[in-house]
Amino acid sequence: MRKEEPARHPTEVAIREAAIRVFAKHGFKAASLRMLAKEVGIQAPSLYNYIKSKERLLFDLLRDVLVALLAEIDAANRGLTDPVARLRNFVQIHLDFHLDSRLEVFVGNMELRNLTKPHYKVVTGLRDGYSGRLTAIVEDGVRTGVFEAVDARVLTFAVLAMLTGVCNWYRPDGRMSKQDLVRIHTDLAFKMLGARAGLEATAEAPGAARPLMV
Amino acid sequence: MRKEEPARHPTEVAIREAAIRVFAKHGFKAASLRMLAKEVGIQAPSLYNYIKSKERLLFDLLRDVLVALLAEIDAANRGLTDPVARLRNFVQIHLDFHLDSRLEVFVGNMELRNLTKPHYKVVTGLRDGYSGRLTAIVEDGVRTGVFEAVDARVLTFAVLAMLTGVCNWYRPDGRMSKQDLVRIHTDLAFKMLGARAGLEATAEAPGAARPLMV
Amino acid sequence: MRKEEPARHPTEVAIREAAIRVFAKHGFKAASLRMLAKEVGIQAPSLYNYIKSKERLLFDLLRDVLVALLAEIDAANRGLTDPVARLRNFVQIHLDFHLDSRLEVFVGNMELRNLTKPHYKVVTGLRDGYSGRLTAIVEDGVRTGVFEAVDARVLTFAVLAMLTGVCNWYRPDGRMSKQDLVRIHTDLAFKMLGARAGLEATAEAPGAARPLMV
Amino acid sequence: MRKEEPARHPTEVAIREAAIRVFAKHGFKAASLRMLAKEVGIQAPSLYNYIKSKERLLFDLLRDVLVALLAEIDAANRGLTDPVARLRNFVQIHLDFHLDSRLEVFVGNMELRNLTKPHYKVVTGLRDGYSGRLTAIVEDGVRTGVFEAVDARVLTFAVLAMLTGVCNWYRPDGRMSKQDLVRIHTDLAFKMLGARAGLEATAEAPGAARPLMV
DNA sequence: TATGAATGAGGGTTCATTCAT
DNA sequence: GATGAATGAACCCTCATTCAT
Repeated sequence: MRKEEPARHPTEVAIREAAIRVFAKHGFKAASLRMLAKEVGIQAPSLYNYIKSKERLLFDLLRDVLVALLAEIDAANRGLTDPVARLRNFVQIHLDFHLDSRLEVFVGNMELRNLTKPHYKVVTGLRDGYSGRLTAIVEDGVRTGVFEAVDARVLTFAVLAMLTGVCNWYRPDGRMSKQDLVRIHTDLAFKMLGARAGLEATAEAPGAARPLMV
Repeated sequence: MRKEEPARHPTEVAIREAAIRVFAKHGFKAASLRMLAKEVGIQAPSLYNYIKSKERLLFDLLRDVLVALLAEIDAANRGLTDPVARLRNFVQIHLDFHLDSRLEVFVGNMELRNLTKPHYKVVTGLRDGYSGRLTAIVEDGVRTGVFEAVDARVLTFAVLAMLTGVCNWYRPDGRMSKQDLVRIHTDLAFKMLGARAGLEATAEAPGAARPLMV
Repeated sequence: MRKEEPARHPTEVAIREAAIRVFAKHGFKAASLRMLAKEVGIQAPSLYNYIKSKERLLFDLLRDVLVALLAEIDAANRGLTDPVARLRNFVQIHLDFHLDSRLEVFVGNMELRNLTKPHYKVVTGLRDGYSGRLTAIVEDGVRTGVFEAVDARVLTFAVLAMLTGVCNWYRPDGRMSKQDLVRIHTDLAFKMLGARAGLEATAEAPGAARPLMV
Repeated sequence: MRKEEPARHPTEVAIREAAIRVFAKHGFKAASLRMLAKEVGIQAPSLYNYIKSKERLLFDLLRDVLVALLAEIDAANRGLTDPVARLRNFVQIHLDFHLDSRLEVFVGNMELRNLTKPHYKVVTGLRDGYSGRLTAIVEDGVRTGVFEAVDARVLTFAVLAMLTGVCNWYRPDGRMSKQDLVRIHTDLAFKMLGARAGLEATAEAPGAARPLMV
């Protein structure tokens, strides 16, 4: 849905979607392959025509979601240097992605523990790469003076935690639209960074208006 | 440890402490009572002299940690009306508590899913009560004009997510001391709320200086 | 390979050869059809174009190997009456066959248990027929006085066990050649039977010199 | 029954005895723990109060039987140097042990493949130690001239194969008694080794008459 | 209080086999 | 003839929990 993948068998797609739902609802350990299979409408052993193992399925899901997220961020900020514009894009994409893929993100945050060591390293490597994108934005902004002098790592974590936290309560049919939330949290991020510019233009910045996701 | 409890058998205390460690390390479902018992130095069936069930043990832990946290917040802010002072106390206590009890908080955030429905409601009720304390502070501040006009619920979640996120990376032997983090995040919280006062005095507020936990 | 068979599809031949290897290496129960198919270079369900079932494949292999062995013995001793010459042929053929077809023999000795009752009876019937050939030689030799008076059944088992045991340690690239082993064990067999003649001529008997297998 | 072991729980003894029967009848792979448990009269998971794993159970059985056999051989030949007496003891003990423990020996010969590598090495090490006892006897006999000049390794395998083969057909209620078989096969072994002495006294040698097993 | 023994439920996974394509 | 997909049966094993001692 979000990126061009090696054409997948419909059953595989169904399994992956069901896995996200089932893992999100019960947790990876508590979710049984029998439950997953029933959700898909097949028998449990048939899952093995599409997955190598339960853990490998989790790994594939977590890796793919991070790869897709990184690809979006990098596509949006390719060629950009202005920290303000890049931060605006980051917040927009982070929230859009996280709110559209709330279950995937939830599973990704909860189930890292259940990966094997090598898979764990891959996923945390991607995750660190992602947070590194934000850290670079913050550092550039501090260096060029558009942000206050702050600890870039601490601010990275603070902004990321704030943004990701929205997943925990956002409901698509709720009081706030996604665009409301993007606006509010872009403001908050700039405030946290003591941005000396860009705040006034938050409501509708042309750079953030173009379609960022396919 | 944190509040006056019905005098507990030493083994029960050991079980609860070990449970936090084991649940935090492996997750509630993946942690077996055998592992817990071994951590305590007894056989698994002996646990049942102190706990009613695995799920009930989890509930007790989760409820008690929230009760303790609420008690601290309420004790600190009892009689106070100034939103600025109350927010300062809230940030201080939240961070102190969360960083001192990182494992408890981690388990509390991860394992809600594994509670039975009634227990789940109790714990989320306490949790909502806790976030309600912050919402009230924000609302009071907005009403009295010391904070910008913001959406109190959204800001509550944003501040809480930011503060709680510190647990995910703070290490006691790391670069930043707890007091550093309290100062930084108090600043951030005030900035997020557009506080018109209080920012200058963040470094050392008398009300927040007394020991908050036993 | 060893006898004229109903012209077999090359894939069927490959399956039978692979089955011997796989069954010998892992045992019949532990060897899966997937493994067998991979060894052949096809997918598991394709095996069923050539075999009726896994058990039936085992039966065919076990029966065919015994039929071939019996055919060789009977061809070599057809028309012969002298127990000494017949014993010499028996030892030569038994060892040649067993050492050339070590895997087949190994499987035949190990996997009888995994045959269905009817198939089991067929194979053990052939096996008993084979040992019966040796018993007849011993009995004839005792009757005609060229062998000591011995219990023919016990000696049959003793000689067969000794001969077959060579399979367990013989290696084609080892210290002893097949012909060395034939000579040594022919000697041993004659000694066990208290043969009053024939011992001196063991080294090269014309009757045993012709090629016994195709 | 055969040696002093660390006092075992009756259920453990029952499991080990049943395992020998079930493994002998169906083969290790084909024998399920459910079958074993039913044979013992408990539920399958209860087996794990006494065994660590199915493979470990097999290992324990195979190791213990070899350790017991080695202990008997060494006890009988302790202090003896005469190759003739030692061979007589060896044949006697080997046959007594193998015929009394036919199922254990059968499992031991069939299921080596199903051990893990480390366990496999332990058991084959013990087995090689056992065959080494016979090789030493043969070598000593050849050196002192009481046996013909033979290849000690080949003769070791030949004698062992012959002796062990008796397990395949001996029935306690059959035509031949164990003592008959010991006499016959002692004769055969001496003949195979071209023994220049000792043959006449086979029937009842004092050295072999004393009780060899507990 | 502590535990050895037991168990029903269920875990992930492999298997031989079938069948439509 | 070949195979992708599917499946019922069964595998070994772990689990939380009970209970007599």
